[in-house]
Amino acid sequence: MNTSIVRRPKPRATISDVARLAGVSISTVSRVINDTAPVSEDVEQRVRQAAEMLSYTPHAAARNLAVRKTYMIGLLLPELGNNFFAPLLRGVENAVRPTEYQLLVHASLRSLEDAPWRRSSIGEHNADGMLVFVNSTDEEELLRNYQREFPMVLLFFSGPRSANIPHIGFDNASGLRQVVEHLVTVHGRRQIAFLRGPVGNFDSDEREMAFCQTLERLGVAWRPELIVRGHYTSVGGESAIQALLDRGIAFDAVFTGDDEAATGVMAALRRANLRIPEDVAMIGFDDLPFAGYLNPPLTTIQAPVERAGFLAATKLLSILAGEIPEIATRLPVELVIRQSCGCRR
Amino acid sequence: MNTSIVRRPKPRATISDVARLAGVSISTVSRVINDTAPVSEDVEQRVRQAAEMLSYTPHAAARNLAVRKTYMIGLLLPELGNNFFAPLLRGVENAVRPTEYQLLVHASLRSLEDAPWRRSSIGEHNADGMLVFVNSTDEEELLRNYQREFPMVLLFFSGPRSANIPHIGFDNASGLRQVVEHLVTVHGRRQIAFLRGPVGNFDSDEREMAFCQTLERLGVAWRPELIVRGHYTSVGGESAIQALLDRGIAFDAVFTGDDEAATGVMAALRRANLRIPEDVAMIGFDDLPFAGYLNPPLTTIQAPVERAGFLAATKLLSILAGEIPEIATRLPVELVIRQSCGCRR
DNA sequence: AGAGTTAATGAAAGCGCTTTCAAAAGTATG
DNA sequence: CATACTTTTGAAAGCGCTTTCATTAACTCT
Repeated sequence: MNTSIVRRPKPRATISDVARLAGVSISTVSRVINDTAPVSEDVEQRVRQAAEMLSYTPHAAARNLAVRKTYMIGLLLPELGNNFFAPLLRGVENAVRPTEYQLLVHASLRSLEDAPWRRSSIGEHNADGMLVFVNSTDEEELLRNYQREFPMVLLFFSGPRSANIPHIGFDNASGLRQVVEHLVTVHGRRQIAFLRGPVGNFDSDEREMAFCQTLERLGVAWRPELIVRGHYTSVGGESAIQALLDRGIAFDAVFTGDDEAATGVMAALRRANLRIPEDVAMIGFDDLPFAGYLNPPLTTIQAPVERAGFLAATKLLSILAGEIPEIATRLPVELVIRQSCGCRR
Repeated sequence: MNTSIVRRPKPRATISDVARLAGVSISTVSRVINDTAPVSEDVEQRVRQAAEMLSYTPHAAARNLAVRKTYMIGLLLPELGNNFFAPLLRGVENAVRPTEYQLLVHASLRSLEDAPWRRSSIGEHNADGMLVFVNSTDEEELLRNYQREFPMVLLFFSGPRSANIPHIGFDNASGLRQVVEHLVTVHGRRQIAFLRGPVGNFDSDEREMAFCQTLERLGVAWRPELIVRGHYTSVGGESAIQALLDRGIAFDAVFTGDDEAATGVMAALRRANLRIPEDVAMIGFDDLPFAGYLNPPLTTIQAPVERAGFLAATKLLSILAGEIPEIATRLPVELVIRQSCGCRR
């Protein structure tokens, strides 16, 4: 194997090369490239031609250094596993594309061995602002960046109380209200299992609270043993429900924190010979693309993930443009009724 | 609304600030930060302390400019819609994380209004190398970058014949062979509809070829009207099959280019009161997470998407390290037999 | 025709860092 | 104690660009 023969790509044309070829100064080249000052007709032509011939493209780092901007937006995520991610990123991209900014994605299962100054590079240096997904960083760093007035928008959590950082999330309370009311009022279920996400997940916490409150409001007692922890994954859902089944805890409905977990729950229930929705009704969250194709088609809360991504990026862009946006945005969610809850077509 | 009061974040500490505070020169600071030359014990201490106090972090653009490297890997994708994307990106990230590189994601439904020098910035300037997803750019640009010896790895296509750029893809031929043989040999199907992806999609073209060849080898005539075009989406699959149905073209099996389309096909078949697999057997491609939870569970080709992402990134990193990797890598795929093909548990 | 403007251009500084080169300080050697 | 090395440090150049400021050229008016 041919190790470490460092083969640098051919040197690129610089602004000086263009200037020389066009017979002008580099200032002039800069001006025609950026259209920052009037330049005479023929000089402009010459410069453009020279640039074309050398297939010149400005060197980003140099430009960034000079203007003290990176034209980059950081996107900080925990691991990129879930299906949530595709529509979210799509939304972000759609907002960013028409601008001069680019997207720097950073999945941050932060390795602790990293040098401290390397770890958070995205937040502090390689970007002009950043979009922070829930659970992708700690409060301390968030606070540090906040104090430096580093532009940020938070996704699906609101950040430290003391900070007041703009954020975007779903209206979890309303969603839960819809779910619980539907299950209790329409289908008469009273023993609803709630398969929540991991501890510390902001949305999950909110939902759990709303779950219990709505139940109480409807005069149904909620039982702690029916609130179980999953992983927002298929196997997570499967094993959580299996555990409930094994412990002999009765329930007549299950609400899962996301659709992916719902597939696992379905598998577990089927294995236990429980019919959906007759024996146990099911409702999911997210309305992922396949939800309607499950068996039975999954009733679920539709959450506008792509829109959330789009709005978050838009918000950040507006901050970068010097505007002062609203701090909190809650996106409405809506119950999509299919058949897993017991409704007929 | 408070428009365009440009509020720059507070100025950060620079290397000179640290140097001043520590009472040394900036060269020395640079040396301790990067550990590029021996520095006496106490000076090192002083510098580290000063850096800590000012919470100094080097400015990436400046460093990049000086070392003529961006430490960034570009990832060029078409739109980020599909579910394919999450595992792919996960693989890429896993390969990139332990290194000093970062990931610059660029979804390139290139808008034609962009200035020509802006359009391709990722390829030429903001990254040290790039991962190019199929259909995310045109041959011309690929060739330009190739001639400049810009490090690239192609994902799921092999690029222009003349270029010889390293690439990673699936072993489509083998996959198709498995599918067709299974359908023909095990289940005796002879009228297999092939729902392929968009025209110009490299994988789709390869698969179509293998599809026809295998059929011929098995002595089954293939009919052009059974090869239909979809979109790698659920609705795309649905309408394609619906069209077949409407035109009264008979088939006893359908192979879809991906699992997402398969969900649509299932819907269309069900609507036509055709039973799966009795009336028409089905096989998908990709083995997306939900495939096993469809009704009936989908027999499909499992493609190691995450691994492909990981390997592609690894390959690019090795190029950046000066090694010369293999040009072509084909990842094996495997038929996962569930029930939509007609097999029993 | 000369003074006063205006438009187009270039020279040069500076963005924050790395890195080469030389100087200074310390150590070993004859 | 002078000489020859080492080791540690600083000065300064340069990476490729933007931008300010000064200069020159070209007009416009009286």
